[in-house]
Amino acid sequence: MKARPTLQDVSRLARVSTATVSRVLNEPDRVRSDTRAQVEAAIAELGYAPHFGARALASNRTSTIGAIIPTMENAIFARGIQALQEELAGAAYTLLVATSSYDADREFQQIQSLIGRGVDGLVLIGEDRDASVYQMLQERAVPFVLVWAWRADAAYPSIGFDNRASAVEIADHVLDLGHRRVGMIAGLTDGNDRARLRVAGVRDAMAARGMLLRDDQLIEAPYTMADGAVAAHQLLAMRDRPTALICGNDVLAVGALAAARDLGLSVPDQVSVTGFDNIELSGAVTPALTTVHVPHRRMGQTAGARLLAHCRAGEALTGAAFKTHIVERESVGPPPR
Amino acid sequence: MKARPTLQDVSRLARVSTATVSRVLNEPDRVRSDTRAQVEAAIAELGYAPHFGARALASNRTSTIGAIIPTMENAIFARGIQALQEELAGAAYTLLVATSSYDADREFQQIQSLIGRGVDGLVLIGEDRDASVYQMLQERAVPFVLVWAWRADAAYPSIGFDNRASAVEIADHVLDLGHRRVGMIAGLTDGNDRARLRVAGVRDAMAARGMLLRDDQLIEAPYTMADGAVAAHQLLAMRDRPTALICGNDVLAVGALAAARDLGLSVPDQVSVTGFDNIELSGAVTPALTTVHVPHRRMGQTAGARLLAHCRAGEALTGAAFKTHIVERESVGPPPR
DNA sequence: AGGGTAAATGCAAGCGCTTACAATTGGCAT
DNA sequence: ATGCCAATTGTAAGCGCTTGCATTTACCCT
Repeated sequence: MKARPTLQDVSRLARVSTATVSRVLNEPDRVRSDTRAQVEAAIAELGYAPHFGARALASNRTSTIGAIIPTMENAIFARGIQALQEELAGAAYTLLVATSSYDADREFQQIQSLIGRGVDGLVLIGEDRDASVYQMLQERAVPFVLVWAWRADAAYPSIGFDNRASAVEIADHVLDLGHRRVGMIAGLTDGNDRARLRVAGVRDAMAARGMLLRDDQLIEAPYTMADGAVAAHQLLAMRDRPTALICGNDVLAVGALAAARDLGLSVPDQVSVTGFDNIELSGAVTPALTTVHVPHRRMGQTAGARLLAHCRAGEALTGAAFKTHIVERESVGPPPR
Repeated sequence: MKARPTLQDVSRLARVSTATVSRVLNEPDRVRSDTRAQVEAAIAELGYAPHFGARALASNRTSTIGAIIPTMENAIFARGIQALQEELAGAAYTLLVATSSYDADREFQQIQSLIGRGVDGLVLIGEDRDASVYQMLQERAVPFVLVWAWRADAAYPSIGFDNRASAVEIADHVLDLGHRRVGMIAGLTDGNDRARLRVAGVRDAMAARGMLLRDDQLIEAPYTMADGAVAAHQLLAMRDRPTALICGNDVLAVGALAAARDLGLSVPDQVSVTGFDNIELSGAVTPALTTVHVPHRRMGQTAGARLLAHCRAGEALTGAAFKTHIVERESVGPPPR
């Protein structure tokens, strides 16, 4: 077990000062090419790799961006994270991904942990979080952007789309077809603005037609197919069975599809089902899911680009609004009869 | 912009030495409870969080385990990673996840980067990698385990299952039903032992029956549904059309399902399709996929447990073999006629 | 050759934390 | 009270790297 070589070992081998070695690593053109070659040879011979912690400590920067997503269990955030990572990699920045399991406390811990790790910036999902969190972020002067959220009057740089407006759109789509009895399976809205605003959007669309989403027509469910199926069962067992199920996300919608199949109900003939997010899964199920496409990759990429511009060029962090659009597939049709 | 509070700030506020603060953070019972309370109050008041790099530098450990997976784009590794993370969290260890995009060089970079970050251990997927990588790992004395792989004569601690044997099993399942014309859609086998061994297993099963997998009956495809669909189209267009498509993983299998639907072929009546991995998706598609269930969570959990035992108790790293089993769903039936 | 300037390199002071070791304190038996 | 031991707490030396400043070197002009 050889000890890990240090900058000093390298400097000794190359017969230069540690400062020079450090320069070779960080600003190569500030050292003469023959010294540089010498140093590089020593580095190679020793298999030297800088100690990240020491560097972070000394320089107070890490070339690292942190992102905290609710979960990795399903593909919701995967594409966006991938795009973010690609964007950062292009600038030799590293992405640290942590998960909160949709838990506010856990998210806070992870934020702390990432700050402790010295991230130069943070990407957070959505905007619902305790004011104290934002306060801490600002006191610590940690640059951050919010993704998957956007409002005209957002208090923080948000890169995303208008969840509420998009929900109105998909609800309109359903309502325009003539559906009058609808049920909604929403994600857990507590501390989750995406879920909350999507419900609000559906309510808006219904209200615009003088309709109302009754309490028993709305079920909140955790983020799994099984929970979506349970909720759908419950909704579809009602005396005035809904002719359309509007789901807060694709995973729940796929669960709803399964429930309909269990009950022998044909989709979309007897009941229509809509999703939200357009994850890969949605196109693979039968019937393929009509859903709202959200700009996964563009959000990730833009978040990365903005953060980089801020960290390297000092540009102010600003938000960005993207559009969503409905992807019409096979799970929606006019109401029966 | 307040500067980040340091241990010293806390010690000052609490009127104790920095050593004491450090102790309440690391070995709470070594400090008297009233001093501890005092320090904790100061920590809370300042919103202090330790500087990770400084700690790593001073203590030479990070309580961090790194994992490098090929991709986050699909759910293949998600469950295992989640389980790993949970296991580690229980011991106050942090998981750093990096992705290699199925690229050996990129994986090597990521290993370097994680080592530079001072991870106490590493979790790697599969065993196919350059000897120099293993050599480096050993020179640096970085503890690591391999998951998703297992062989009786494995050179390194492997926690997984026998891909080849499992492939034999699923192939037998298909062959036992009477299929004689089979096609295989494999993942890219280059540098990917899982994909390679699964092909080998299918060949074994066929050989045991005096059959042979012809070159034109085997197509390798990248890890996407679309690629699976393309490959399936090609296979199903052959004059002696296969009656069964054995796929190297579920994503490809779902693509194959879509291709069959495109071609108006009923699954499993006209063509059977099998998957491998049993990701959540497999149960949601229609027809539901018959596939090989692999112990995602147990692998992740065990990998974490072994690494922890090694880091904390010095236990030697050993491998573990798990069993897979076939999940019979709806995509496999006897050959037509 | 001498002088001046810019480029290249070295010096050394930390960055925030852990930890061996030293100093102090408290409790208890004598 | 006195003495002793164990429990607490403090002191201070780094951990490996970056970086402002000082020093040396190289090069060009006169």
